[in-house]
Amino acid sequence: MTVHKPQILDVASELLQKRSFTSFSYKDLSDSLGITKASVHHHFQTKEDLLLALTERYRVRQRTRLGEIDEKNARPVERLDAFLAMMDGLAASGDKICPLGSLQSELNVLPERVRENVDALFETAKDWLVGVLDGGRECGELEFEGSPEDSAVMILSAVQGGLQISRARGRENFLAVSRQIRIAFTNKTKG
Amino acid sequence: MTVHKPQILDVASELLQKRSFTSFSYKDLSDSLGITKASVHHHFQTKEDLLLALTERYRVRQRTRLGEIDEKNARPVERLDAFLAMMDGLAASGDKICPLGSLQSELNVLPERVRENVDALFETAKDWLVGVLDGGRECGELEFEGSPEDSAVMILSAVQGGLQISRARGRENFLAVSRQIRIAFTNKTKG
DNA sequence: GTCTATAGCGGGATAGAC
DNA sequence: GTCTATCCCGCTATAGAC
Repeated sequence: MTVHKPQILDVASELLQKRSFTSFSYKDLSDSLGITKASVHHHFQTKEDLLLALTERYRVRQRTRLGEIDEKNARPVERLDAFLAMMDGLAASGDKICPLGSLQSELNVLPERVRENVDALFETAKDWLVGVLDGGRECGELEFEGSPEDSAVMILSAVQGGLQISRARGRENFLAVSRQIRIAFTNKTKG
Repeated sequence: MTVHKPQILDVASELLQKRSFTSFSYKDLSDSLGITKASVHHHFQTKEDLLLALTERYRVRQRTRLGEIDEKNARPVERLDAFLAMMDGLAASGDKICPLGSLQSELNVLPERVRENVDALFETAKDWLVGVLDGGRECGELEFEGSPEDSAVMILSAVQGGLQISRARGRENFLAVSRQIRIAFTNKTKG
């Protein structure tokens, strides 16, 4: 069987979300792919190379997915819901956490260039959320106190932590976080 | 120099919060303590033993600290503030995250008995927060929609994720989370 | 409680044939 | 693109002397 880079990244991504950067090995990859360690090294010489490629693919997919959310949902409140639904997909998986959360929790052991991609992932998510919140407040659909920046950081923190807690204690924990976010940012003056 | 278990646990705790369970070694401990690896093994034969002792000490300290918060602060809103201030101490450290967050993000690679202690840590924190929120709602000092259980999970998620983001991107991120929590749960009908 | 020494394994990584 | 074979290192853990 012949294996290509995207397949290796698929397995690496799963291992990163289920375990952690430090705790998965070339042997884990090669076992799962049905090839040898040496073959994996042929595609990604070092673990840094592998993580660099993986985080760059995360960046591309992040842009794609946020773009799709914007395309399919015109209203800010729908965009926020779509974002939460996307993250709930991870909670529903049962044993995966947010890749960004996995990477950030091991930040001090990551190669520096990987860290830069991790930073960029967070920044992009934050900027997008700030846009959603800003737009929502402007059109009166979302209502919240404090700055959109603070609010975006709050939401991302809750989602990242919520997914970790959900894996440990069950999906209902992420659903609780989701409900609370919706409550906290949804217009209370209905009718 | 003669070293005792608590000192080893101090170093282990620091390494757990700065790095991760998988990525610190007996050599890290022995270097930091000025003794050999074999000497560390004398105190904690296996890494599981070490983590077990560490998480049990976390449980004791958690009870102590939450108890102290209750002693020193009669009002629910003060208790919530004291809790957030305590967690901000980690954000202020610059390179430490919440131990519970570090452990939960590597949950799938932890020995099972350690996982039980991790569960207990979360449950205790949640129960305590539910009590604070319940009491605060009752006396009108805290005001929030949704169940106290959902709210407690939300707060713990935001704190855990917020500390990870803070380490990566700066303390102002945890302060933002802190502000937003205060806003979301504080009585808005002032005067 | 500390040490030296070592076992035994698994990690990342490379060389070179097919 | 895959393989076998191998290097070297660091890890967890143990034995036994002081």
